[in-house]
Amino acid sequence: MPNEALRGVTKDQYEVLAAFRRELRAFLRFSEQAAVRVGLTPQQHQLLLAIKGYPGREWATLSELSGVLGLRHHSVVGIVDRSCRAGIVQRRPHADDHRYVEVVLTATGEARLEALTKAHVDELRRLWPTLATLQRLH
Amino acid sequence: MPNEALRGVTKDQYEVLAAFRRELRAFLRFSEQAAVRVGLTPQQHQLLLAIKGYPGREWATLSELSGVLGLRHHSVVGIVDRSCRAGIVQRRPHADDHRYVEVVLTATGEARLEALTKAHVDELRRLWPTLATLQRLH
DNA sequence: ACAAGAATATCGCGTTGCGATATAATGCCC
DNA sequence: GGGCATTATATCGCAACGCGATATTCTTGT
Repeated sequence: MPNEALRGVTKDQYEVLAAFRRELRAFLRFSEQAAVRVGLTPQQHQLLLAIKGYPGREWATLSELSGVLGLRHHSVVGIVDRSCRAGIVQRRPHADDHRYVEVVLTATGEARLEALTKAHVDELRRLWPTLATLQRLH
Repeated sequence: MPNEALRGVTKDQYEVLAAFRRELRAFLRFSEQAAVRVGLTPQQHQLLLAIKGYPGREWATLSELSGVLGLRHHSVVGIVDRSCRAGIVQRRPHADDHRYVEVVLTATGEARLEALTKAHVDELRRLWPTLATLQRLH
């Protein structure tokens, strides 16, 4: 049973991978600029998306967000604080268990995220062909 | 002619996008840790990949790297400096035009990048199904 | 009553890349 | 040959970001 990992890496694979990373950087740059353009920091944008895109729900707790965003708990607290002050999210006590806090979008948060998301969907459609070259890695 | 951008964003699209970003963060974390594990900074890894994956070549100039990496010229100078000191790349004068400097990998640079790249190819193969859900955006 | 989990809070720190700015070396073109 | 653009090098302080460490409060479950 020949181990794939022992084979050398082809020039083509290097090029595919490099192109992928380049495209990734371009996408992330686009995303950051798009966020700033609607008056959000990139972090706030990711917060809104993580909440609104939470599977099956429209809210999330701080711990859940910490997991999804890959940040420490108290880093998320700071981001949520600033986002509350910016009026794009709200804290809301969990009905049953008062240890939890539910974070939800406000109307203006929804509006800004929707605009951003439209732009991102367009950009990702544009980007998809390039991203799909990753299949060349088999 | 109905404009797509005027339609609302569906919950499904939010979820797809959020999952994509989450996967992206996970991949970038994986990549950073993999780089550190072989004794490179994430920046050095990206430098090596950008050079070795440069279309049709095995070297690149500082300006080219600045373009590919999306960094300012003098930021790249710093990264290349540290990478030279780390023994993973070398500066080499361009044959014709001495304004240019060609940056190439050393043997140890090659070795480390190859190990890293194998890990990344595996990880991306593992990741591909999730990434491919982006097609749901049509 | 007590342990565990969740959120809040505060401190300084390290990394990263930038803007601004200057200098030097080289090649191009009139 | 002289001016000009391009490329690379160099140095400065700065701002953003998230972390580690640490402590406190509130709630739940047993």
